[in-house]
Amino acid sequence: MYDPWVTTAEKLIEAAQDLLWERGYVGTSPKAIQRRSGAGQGSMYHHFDGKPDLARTAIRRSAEQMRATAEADLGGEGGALERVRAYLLRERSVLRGCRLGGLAQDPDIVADPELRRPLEETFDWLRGRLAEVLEEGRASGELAPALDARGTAAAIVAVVQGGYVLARSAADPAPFGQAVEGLLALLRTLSTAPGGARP
Amino acid sequence: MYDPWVTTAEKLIEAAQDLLWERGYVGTSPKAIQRRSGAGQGSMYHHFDGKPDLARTAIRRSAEQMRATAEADLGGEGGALERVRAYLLRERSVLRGCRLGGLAQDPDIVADPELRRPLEETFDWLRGRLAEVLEEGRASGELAPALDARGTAAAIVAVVQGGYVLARSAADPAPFGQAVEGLLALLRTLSTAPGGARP
DNA sequence: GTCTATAACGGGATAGAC
DNA sequence: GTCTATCCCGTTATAGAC
Repeated sequence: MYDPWVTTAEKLIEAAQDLLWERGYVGTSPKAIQRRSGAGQGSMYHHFDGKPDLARTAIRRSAEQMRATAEADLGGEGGALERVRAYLLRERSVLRGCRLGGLAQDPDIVADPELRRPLEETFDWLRGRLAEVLEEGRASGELAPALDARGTAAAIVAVVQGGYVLARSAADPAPFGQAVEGLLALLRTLSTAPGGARP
Repeated sequence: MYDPWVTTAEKLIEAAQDLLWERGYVGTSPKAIQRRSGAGQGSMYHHFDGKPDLARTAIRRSAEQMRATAEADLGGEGGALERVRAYLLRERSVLRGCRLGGLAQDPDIVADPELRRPLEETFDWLRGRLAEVLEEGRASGELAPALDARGTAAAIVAVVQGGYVLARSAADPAPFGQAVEGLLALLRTLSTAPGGARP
């Protein structure tokens, strides 16, 4: 378990990532980050300028990880609908919510461009990547010619983010699954394949 | 502007509603509520047991208002798709987010059943009400027979909640509109009417 | 009902020793 | 690089006067 290559700065970043996920930005104190990382007061202020600086680093890190996870599904094998399906049905810790999306609720995040930008960039990328996949499906004849790739992509990302909200409100992952199933049923109507014609 | 019928308790509740919307639960202090309402320290603790008690009252109030607003669109005139469309395209202060959905991110809200329950009940009601409307459309022949009313309803609510997340992340209402348009395009494929057959 | 005073505590950061 | 001490401020309340 002990890894000498995990530096103090690294431990601080990871602790900050976890706490930002669990408690948001306002709800995360420097003291709590120090406790969880095992680093002392002085260490934190040696490696980072303060709470916003450490948070910025942690959020950028989470954004990178989120892109990599999404790309693993969206860049995989299979048709467009199959990859979108893989993305939507991936195992998630639904009740924890989205590491990035949850921060969008925090006014201090939205107010500081340095903290907000990673969210904006990641969701822009995700919508763009989904639109690419859908567009590929349209070009190959798998999906209906009249498909609105960018709008559909935005709806897909929104269903995931909204699904988290519904699940946390209910303290139950079920509404997330129901929203995703409802979306998948709608997406099947875009398919030109025999079974997917209409509901 | 001065209304003698707006009691101190009422002013406290309204100030709490506003602040919970803007800053969330952790981000809202009793002192800030007192400042905004114009009530003193003593008044607040005379009318309410403390922050959780006042927040509970404020959240219940917001939940009532949210239901009434939704019902105004969903219980209106016209076909099923027309009413869903009215609900989705209603004017919203997108960048402020949802008064209730935003609170679902707060760990202290989710941890306290008294604070979380109004969220759960309201979203349950909303999904149920949308499912009813869609079911009516299916029964009347307006919508496709194979429609999954409950799943579709969950997806609709999720797109709205997720749309808020995307818009706040971008500090721009546009992604909300894009997600809604994408969803509406998908919903049109459910229509049995001439123009709505397929994308 | 409303006011002011007070208190215990945590947040966020700085200072300087080691 | 890391540690402890210290600081100022805001949070969340309680107490008691008016």
